[in-house]
Amino acid sequence: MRPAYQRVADSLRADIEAGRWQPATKLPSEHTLAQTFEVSRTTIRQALDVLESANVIRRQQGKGTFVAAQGVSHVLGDLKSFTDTLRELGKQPGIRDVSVAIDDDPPADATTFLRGSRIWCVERVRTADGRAFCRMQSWLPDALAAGIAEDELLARQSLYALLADLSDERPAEATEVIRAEAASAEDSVALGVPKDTPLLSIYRWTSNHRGAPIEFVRSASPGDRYEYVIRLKQ
Amino acid sequence: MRPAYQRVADSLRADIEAGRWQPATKLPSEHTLAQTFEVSRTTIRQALDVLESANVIRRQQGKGTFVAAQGVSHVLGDLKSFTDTLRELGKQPGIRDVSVAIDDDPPADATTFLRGSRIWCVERVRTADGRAFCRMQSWLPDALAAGIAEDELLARQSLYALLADLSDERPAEATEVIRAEAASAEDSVALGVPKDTPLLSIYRWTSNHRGAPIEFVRSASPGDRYEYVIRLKQ
DNA sequence: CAGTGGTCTAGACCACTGT
DNA sequence: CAGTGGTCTAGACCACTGT
Repeated sequence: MRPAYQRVADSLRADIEAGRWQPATKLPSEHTLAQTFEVSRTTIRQALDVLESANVIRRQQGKGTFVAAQGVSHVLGDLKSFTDTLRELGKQPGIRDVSVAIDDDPPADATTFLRGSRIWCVERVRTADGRAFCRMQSWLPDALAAGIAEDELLARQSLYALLADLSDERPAEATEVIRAEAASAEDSVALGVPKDTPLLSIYRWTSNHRGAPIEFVRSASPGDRYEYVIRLKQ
Repeated sequence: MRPAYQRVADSLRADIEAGRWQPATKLPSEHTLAQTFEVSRTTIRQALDVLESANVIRRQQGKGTFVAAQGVSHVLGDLKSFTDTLRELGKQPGIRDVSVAIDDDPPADATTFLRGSRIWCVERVRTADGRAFCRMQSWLPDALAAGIAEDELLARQSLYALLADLSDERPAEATEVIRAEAASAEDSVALGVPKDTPLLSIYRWTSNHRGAPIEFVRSASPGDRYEYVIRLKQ
């Protein structure tokens, strides 16, 4: 039996995600929700805490609780896979249009980083609740890519998990560069958006604990479907 | 009067940061802490929630609450000003189109974060080697903004440096959200780019060491003139 | 088994908002 | 003023851990 506050949070989240409550809509007050769900106000507040930290709602003292603008956020802080991040946000992660192939003409950054070996490209389109939100291209060295089968990627969804099994390679260090770009013709087909739509593109160079390259990645997402969150501390 | 749970959290945090409790040390149980601080267990749990989400402690059901490793893993990047960042890149930082005024209709995020007081907006366009690359809008609470004069901002260039002098307010914590957006009409005038050009927009919520809000900022830069670099380590 | 954190109740009063 | 979310109390029982 799941705790009551989680069932309340799930129920509210489902209503919001199904569009029964639109962004900026005011939710019923905590007292009203307590009566509706037949639990104490404390339990309602626990449920709302969950939704607030997932950026599903926003609370304003004296005014009320409102449905937040929706979007997927990537919370930085460790080297988490997209799959993990999405699950934490309560979205159903999916994947489609997988291809694994030798890339005879990889981008210059990939060639430089992966140093000479034959280069493979793993391409995937990531979905959240069935909707495309990220075109992901990973360039890998020959040694790592050889064991990757397309159907496994579809089933497993996490490239990092697969690499860990295949070769004991774990990402230990990465540099990311974030840019705003206009969608190319290929991007627009993969993501189903008009050409030149603003995309948030993240380029990532990932190495193992010995500093050897694991992959060079480009992830491109439409600006209205993805945002990137960073917490900084001095 | 600050709420009791915040005072408890501050007290525990101070003990940990002063090294009186080393990493991996087990804290007194919640029941014991409630007696020590003479508050209810609920209030202790609120305080521990704060410290847990700040990664200061970790809780394990059935075992106890432990001081977290104070390592690098969650401290990613630092709170550097644009001026510092540009200088490191060997560009000549500049500033133009400064305005400081009360904002009667600030964005909802600013209102929520700065909580109620009259809100000021400091707007600037940042240049690198004379070329506009960033439109920066900072929303500040009344108490902080009152002392800011436009000519000082032009001369000093760093809002953080100015705030530190005026009020001893230093940024200690921030959350950033990065999005790709299409340039609005105002953006296109400020930056000299066509409307709907892809912009990299960074929203930042900055607090001092007591968690009080200092500013909410939006920085918007054309995708071809700015990129954001992050180094991650596990 | 005792001790821990996790969940939950049924209240109370406070701070803030808008009428 | 009424209505909202924010804080707080003093309990209770549950789930998990280690002896």
